[in-house]
Amino acid sequence: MSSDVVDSVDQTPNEPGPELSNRLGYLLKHAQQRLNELTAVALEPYNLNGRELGCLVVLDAMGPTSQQDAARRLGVDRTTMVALIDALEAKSVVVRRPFEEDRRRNVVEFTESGHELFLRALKASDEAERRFVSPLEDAAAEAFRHQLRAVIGVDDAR
Amino acid sequence: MSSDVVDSVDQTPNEPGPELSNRLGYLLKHAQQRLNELTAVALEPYNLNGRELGCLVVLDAMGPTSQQDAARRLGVDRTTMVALIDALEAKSVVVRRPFEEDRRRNVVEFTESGHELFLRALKASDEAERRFVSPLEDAAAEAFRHQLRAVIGVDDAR
DNA sequence: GGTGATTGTCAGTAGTACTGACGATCAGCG
DNA sequence: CGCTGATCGTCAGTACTACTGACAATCACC
Repeated sequence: MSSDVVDSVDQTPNEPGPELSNRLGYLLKHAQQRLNELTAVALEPYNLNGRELGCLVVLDAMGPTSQQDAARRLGVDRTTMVALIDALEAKSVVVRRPFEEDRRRNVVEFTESGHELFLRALKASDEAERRFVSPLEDAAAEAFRHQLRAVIGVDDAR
Repeated sequence: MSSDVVDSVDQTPNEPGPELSNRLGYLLKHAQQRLNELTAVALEPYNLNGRELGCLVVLDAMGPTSQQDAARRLGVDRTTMVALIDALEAKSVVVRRPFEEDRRRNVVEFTESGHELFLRALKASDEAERRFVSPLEDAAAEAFRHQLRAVIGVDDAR
């Protein structure tokens, strides 16, 4: 049968279509993609990426920590953490220090300039997040965070 | 009592910590990860993955289409679409048909059994999505979708 | 002192998605 | 008609991420 092919000359580069914009997989993927782009732009002056900043956030919250503890907290594999710390150490943001009380471990801690860089990058990243949720009202943005926490099973202060 | 060590054989005390559970990058990444897991389990009997199902959703909504049109609609690169269609064709879910009116193009369309498989897999995927948002009230789940559409710049239009 | 577990590391692998190039094809213009 | 530029599908190469499995070093326990 002759095909009713839509040879639409539409030049719209990215038109999701109504059926896709209801699929959570599509929505989540593209939301993350968009946030990643915004974050990458914001962090570019600091020579960091989003994953590295997340790692730094954990290190900052925990204080000097073993790689494994930080990895668990971040929710990544310990082998993934190795390369992450490698990169951060190469940029002189953190240092590995031998841990005398348990010599299997490294203690990972900020350098002085590294922590300063972290604080500035964090501010830029927060600004990117704000831009990301800017289409939402403040209450909706807060609800959005709350719902994300709920679906990944993080106990919220409720 | 939540901070104490779980004394079972549990090996993954995935404790995000308050500093991380406020970062959208972390939340989005793990939300997507969790949905992917649920979807993968749901689609496993159908020998499909989430990306392939998304592609099929587009094909179903557009009817027989060129690869490039479908790729645009899906929001992926046209080179990415090649491998996607390759896999789906290898599973006899879709077929490439030469398009006489423009011989540069392929027309991609469902096989008979492929469309039937798609409908069943879609149902399973929807069930996985429902499980994903099950921690939310119905109204919150709907709001969640709306907010996702808003932040990726898709007009809700209803 | 010996056994089993933990830590950091590395190699290998898999999935995803991009760029750049290529042939084939189409459309427009002289 | 032939030439030129653009488009489509394809492929090779690359990059990034994150995993498994193995390893040496170290610790904890008995």
